[in-house]
Amino acid sequence: MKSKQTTIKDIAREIGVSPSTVSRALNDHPAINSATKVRIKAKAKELKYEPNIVALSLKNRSTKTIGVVVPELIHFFFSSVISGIEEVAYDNGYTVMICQSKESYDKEVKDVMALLAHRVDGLLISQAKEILNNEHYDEIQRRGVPLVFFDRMPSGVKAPSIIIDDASAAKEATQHLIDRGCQSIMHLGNNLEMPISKARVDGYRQALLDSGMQLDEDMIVDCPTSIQNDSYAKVLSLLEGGAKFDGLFASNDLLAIGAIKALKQFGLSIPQDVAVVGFSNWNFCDMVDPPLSSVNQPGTEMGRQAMKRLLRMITEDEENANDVMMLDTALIVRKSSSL
Amino acid sequence: MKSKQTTIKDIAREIGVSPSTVSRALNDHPAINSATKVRIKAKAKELKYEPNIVALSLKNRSTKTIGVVVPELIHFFFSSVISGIEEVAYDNGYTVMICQSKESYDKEVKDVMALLAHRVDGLLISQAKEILNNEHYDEIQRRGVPLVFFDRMPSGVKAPSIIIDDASAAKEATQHLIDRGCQSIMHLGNNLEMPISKARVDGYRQALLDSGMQLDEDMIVDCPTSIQNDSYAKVLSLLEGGAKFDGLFASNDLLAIGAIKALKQFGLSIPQDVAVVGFSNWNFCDMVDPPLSSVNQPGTEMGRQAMKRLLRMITEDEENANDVMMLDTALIVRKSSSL
DNA sequence: TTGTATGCGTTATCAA
DNA sequence: TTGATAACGCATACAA
Repeated sequence: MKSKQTTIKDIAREIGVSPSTVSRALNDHPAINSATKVRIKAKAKELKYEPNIVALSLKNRSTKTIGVVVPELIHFFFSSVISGIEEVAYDNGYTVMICQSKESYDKEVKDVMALLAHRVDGLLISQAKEILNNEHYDEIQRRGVPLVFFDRMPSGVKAPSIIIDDASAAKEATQHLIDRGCQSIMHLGNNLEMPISKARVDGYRQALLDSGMQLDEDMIVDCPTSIQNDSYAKVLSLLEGGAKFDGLFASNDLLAIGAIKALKQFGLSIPQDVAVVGFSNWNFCDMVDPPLSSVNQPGTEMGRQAMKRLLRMITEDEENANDVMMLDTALIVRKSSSL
Repeated sequence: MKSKQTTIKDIAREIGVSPSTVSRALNDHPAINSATKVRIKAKAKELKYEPNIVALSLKNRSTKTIGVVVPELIHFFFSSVISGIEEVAYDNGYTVMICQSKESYDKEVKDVMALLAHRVDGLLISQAKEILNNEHYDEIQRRGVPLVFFDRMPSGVKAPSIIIDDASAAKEATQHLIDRGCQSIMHLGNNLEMPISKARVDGYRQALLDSGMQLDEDMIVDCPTSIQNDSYAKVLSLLEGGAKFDGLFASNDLLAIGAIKALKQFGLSIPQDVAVVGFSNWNFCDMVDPPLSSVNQPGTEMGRQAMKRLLRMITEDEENANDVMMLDTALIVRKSSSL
């Protein structure tokens, strides 16, 4: 089956030279007769020769492949990140192997081990929600494989990361609601165990404090599943329980949309009665009704930067560092929070 | 850097046996002393040995890797397909290498060649919108690499495909509008050059014919970019030009959403004045206002079936076939087309 | 300028 | 039961 792939030997045999001569010709080695070089190249093209990357990888001890582990591919944000990663990777002669942890710790470990077995030259990871320990990250580093985290980084691992400033982005979003005149702002968190969720809560808190507003812990609601049904149910029951608020900052867009559904159903109008802001700026934000204000995360740029940082580690063979690059977010204001 | 990866030789040296003995122990070869086997396995675990898949691939002439080329990862449908592919691949000991053609012919060719250079054991492809020729597909087959298409298949290539019945799905959607009482139905196509788009137009036509309705070619509008802005602009200008219709079937959800925006802006209400149905059942269909009726494409299942079909080709080493598996779609009726 | 030998990590074959 | 050898495809140090 696989026998139809042309090798360097096939060319050598046809032309009547040794395989090493062919190798030299194909790689434009200086020490080679230009006439034979031309003949060899012509024959290579004729036979549609393509170097066997597997053999090259073995020889060079480098696969020119990097491994990526994301929580979920269907999330618009993560697919954007991947586009950025691929862009830079391809430009530098690397290919990308993508795995989805599906937010599971076990899957993440399995993915990492598989990527390691494939001898990827580096790893780009965004941590799953389910966090048990950091042993697999340690193992990556023990093997001397470069590692960079993006968006969701663990604590206690000495590796570079590219993230956004979740706290300040959340603060900006909350401040926007305050500026708009909101007196009582609810926050819908997603899985408050996660570092990035905590950071967003902190930002929310800080904005309230800075404006001298009351901080009511009951106004911070966790929706662990991140599905809009979750926030829909929670918000509806809160409203039915008599909760009053005129602003809502959700730590992701799906939660915001679930909440909007509940608010509408309860007879409230948006943004007049309640102004709403989401997080991530998913592609559907301007399709929903009303269009949803949201914090834009620069996914593609994050992917580019993460890949660039990884390349530096690979090529410069540098010591483990743990620098953190924070990318700018931008609050995109739409009708859900402005008239 | 890469030197920290344990090899079979390291274990051999530490234990004082030959590499072949280690290999046998690790692979549970029958001809081996069980005592040394235990010692070797213990040492392997201690040293966190992991077989070098690159070396194995070279030896076995099989990478246990399959290549996937999709038009765009950010499309909900394609990410679903990939989940299905990965699921079956992993269960069978394969890993997956994903490329995005970004709808470009050149990129698709580059991706295919890169995957081929990586010596993937098989290829799963969904064709880009931009179609120039089939040479790269021929090259795949010339090399004896198994190939299966999914969703978007080319014509004239002898390879199996897993698709949906676009014509009958489109017919069902159109019929639904007719049943609902629509007298004049517009169709928004996406890039009518594409086979699947043509099939959807055919289905639309067939439904009208079967119901004895008038077929007005002006009611078939191409929106090549598939972006909602495109359909928004087109529909708005049609309305302003005096076009009348009370039903709209769009060949993808984005187009439907753009159209809805135009309709609303023109003061029409949905579904009272115009009933709308989309295609693909993106995750945002129940988030928009009104929730969008749409044809559900079984993405994950398509991925599973495509991967299964490919596995059969790989393991059974069968002749090139060109069987087509059609997966069932289901029209999901929401408020945009029902009261 | 070209050919030969060697090794990357692994396993199958043959010999011991 | 174990070890030595060769081979997968390629690049390179060395010899010619």
